[in-house]
Amino acid sequence: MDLINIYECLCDRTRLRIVNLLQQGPLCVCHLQAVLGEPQVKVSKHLGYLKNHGMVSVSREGNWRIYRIAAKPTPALTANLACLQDCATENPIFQRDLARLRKLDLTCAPVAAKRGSTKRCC
Amino acid sequence: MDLINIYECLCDRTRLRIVNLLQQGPLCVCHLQAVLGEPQVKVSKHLGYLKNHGMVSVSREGNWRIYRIAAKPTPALTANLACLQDCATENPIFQRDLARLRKLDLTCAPVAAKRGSTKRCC
DNA sequence: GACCTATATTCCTTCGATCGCATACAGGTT
DNA sequence: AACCTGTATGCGATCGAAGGAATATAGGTC
Repeated sequence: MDLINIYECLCDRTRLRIVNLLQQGPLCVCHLQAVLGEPQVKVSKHLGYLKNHGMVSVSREGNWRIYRIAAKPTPALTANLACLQDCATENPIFQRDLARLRKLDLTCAPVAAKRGSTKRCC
Repeated sequence: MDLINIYECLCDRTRLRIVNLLQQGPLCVCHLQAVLGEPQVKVSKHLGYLKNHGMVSVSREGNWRIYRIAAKPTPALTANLACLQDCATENPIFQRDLARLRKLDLTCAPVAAKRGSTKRCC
């Protein structure tokens, strides 16, 4: 990922919130949806955008897609993600999102998937 | 300047190159034009964009407008500009721009304006 | 196989960003 | 005042991005 690509990924509010959340670790789409409070189609499209531009990757876990920050970030990406994480501590929206994330029942996917047996995720 | 604003300013190649150049110090429009090799209207508009979004400020020096990075950057801006400068060292386009900048006759504006007497800038 | 859940995709609309041309404007020079 | 230089702005065209509704897909459960 080169610089322009990175900034293009981060210049949308929804994507920025997604990346902020993914910095805490992998998440399935419905958890992101729940935290963001945005419609499924919107979240899915922005995740697709981030994936196509190399900022995140996906894996499958039964019915869920687990998104995470790209495994081999370029130096520029590493630097910018670190910078973002720094800046996020001062940002009320980001902090609210992180608080919501903590309140979610994370025994859901992908953890629950490993246990089998959960019918519904979110 | 909040994060989104910063990323919006930086997500265009021309603006990114401008900001990279301005990190070296104030510059007049025609110098930017010369280094970037872009039409006047394009440079001027992107400078206007950066100004309206609070990333740069302008001053007048005779016939020239001198642009510089905003005087009182927010913490987020400071962090991102530092990050950008780091990343710029690995970027061939940025390095080429900086090389071109060094080759310019900087006895022009605003230096020349202080001396008076120069008819043409670029 | 019928149905549910999680997610992606298609189609369409809307909106904003970028660009170039032409022109305006402001200060300096003659 | 006429003219030049440096820079901004208005207008119109184009292009892509974002959003939503509806639909498709794929795996799981009964």
